Amino acid sequence: MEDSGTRTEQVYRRLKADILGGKVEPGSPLPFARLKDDYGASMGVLREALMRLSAEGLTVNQPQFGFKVISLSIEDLIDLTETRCTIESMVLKDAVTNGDLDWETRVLTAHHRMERTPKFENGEDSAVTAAWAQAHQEFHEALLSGARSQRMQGIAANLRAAAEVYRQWSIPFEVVKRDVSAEHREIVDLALARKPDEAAAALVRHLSATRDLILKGTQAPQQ
Amino acid sequence: MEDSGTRTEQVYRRLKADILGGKVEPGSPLPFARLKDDYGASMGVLREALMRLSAEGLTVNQPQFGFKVISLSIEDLIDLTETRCTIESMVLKDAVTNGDLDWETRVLTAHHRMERTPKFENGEDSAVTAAWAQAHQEFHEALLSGARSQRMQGIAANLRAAAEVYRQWSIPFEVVKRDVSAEHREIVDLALARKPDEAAAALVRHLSATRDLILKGTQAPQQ
DNA sequence: ATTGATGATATTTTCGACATTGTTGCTTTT
DNA sequence: AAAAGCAACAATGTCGAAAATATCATCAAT
Repeated sequence: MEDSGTRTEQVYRRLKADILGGKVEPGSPLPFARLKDDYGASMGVLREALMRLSAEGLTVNQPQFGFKVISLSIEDLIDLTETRCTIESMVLKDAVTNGDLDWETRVLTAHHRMERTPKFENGEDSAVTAAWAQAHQEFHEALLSGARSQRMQGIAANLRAAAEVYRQWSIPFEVVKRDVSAEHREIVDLALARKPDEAAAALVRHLSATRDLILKGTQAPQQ
Repeated sequence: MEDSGTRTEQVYRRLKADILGGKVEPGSPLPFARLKDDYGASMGVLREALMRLSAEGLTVNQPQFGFKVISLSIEDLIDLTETRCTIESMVLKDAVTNGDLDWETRVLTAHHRMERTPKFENGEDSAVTAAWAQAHQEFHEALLSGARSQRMQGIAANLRAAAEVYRQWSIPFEVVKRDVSAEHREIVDLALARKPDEAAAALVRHLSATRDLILKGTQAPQQ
């Protein structure tokens, strides 16, 4: 893991990873004083990094109140999932229809990589490994990477990042029996078989299943 | 014209106006030294202003290379318009189907407001007034405000902001005969008549017409 | 003469100091 | 006890200097 790029870039990445990794609680404030100590950066770079995260929707900025991590709510989860289903299935159809050979190989390698990455730590019981989360992210990204519209892919990436926060905070409930691997394989197979509608349908099922799992867990409020 | 607000705010507005007004060439770099002289502000102020512009997509920030004005490209315009057509028509259909009475009044008032706002300055010939641009923005926002998905509305707002840059550049060509007012009225009528598909189709025509106008203008590169 | 290294110059990035403003919660006064 | 005022805290705005980095011109070696 190298610390390349400008200081702002480093702080931005660490902060994003911490939010996505569940290190900071959703809705919790991010006071500059604490961040300054934790990340060892000046207010200027922190401000810049936070601004970028806010643009992505991972944090929100209330003027004079500073920044805080996005708050999770059931309504938003439902809205988010529906939006993802709409956008991602649309982009996936495009990718399946127009993706070239490079896309196919990207999908295959990303899938293979994810399959070969251990999902859980040996001693750990609840948290997926950061490596797997990364691979999972890249798999979904690769899936859509064959689509023509760059903007659509960007939108999908942002939505997925927001969904990742939900996923992180619902992990205790993901251990229930669910063959995620099979779901992924189904999507890959249908995509490479060039069946746009069926692949999109499989993706929608995949996303909906995740949502339902989180909703079930949220019945008994965590914390 | 008063210089209200903070220094950053002033610089931000002037810079934005200069970019949108075509005073700086698309793709050209914005070195701090020059900006410092031109706008009489410190680097911190300039940095903050440029950051905000980058968040809006008017400038881009290559690390270690500074900021530059975005380069307009035909491909991006086409991609952007297609994405907008897809997203906005989807959201509009939702709004027309599910919008309540409040939504109807919002649409009507926003439309009326825009109609009553003078589009061009008296003496001026090329630039639409800031007030009209604002009203136009709020009209489109009101149109979609009846939809259920907050996320979708946010995405649509972002896309519209990105398109605004192109729209500003197309102004010299907008003087050609085109009854924008009629297009708007058509959308309003169909929306309030609760005809989702026809309203969406009218919106798509509206967006496409703008794109074609810009494309036509870009054939013979201005200036 | 071309290529590669070296150093001067220019530009960006980062930082800390300080003033200003808005917010919170406590104290004081009626 | 309620309202007004006050004090402490946190975010924001502002500036210029110092550090990091890129660009460019010069010079030496093959």
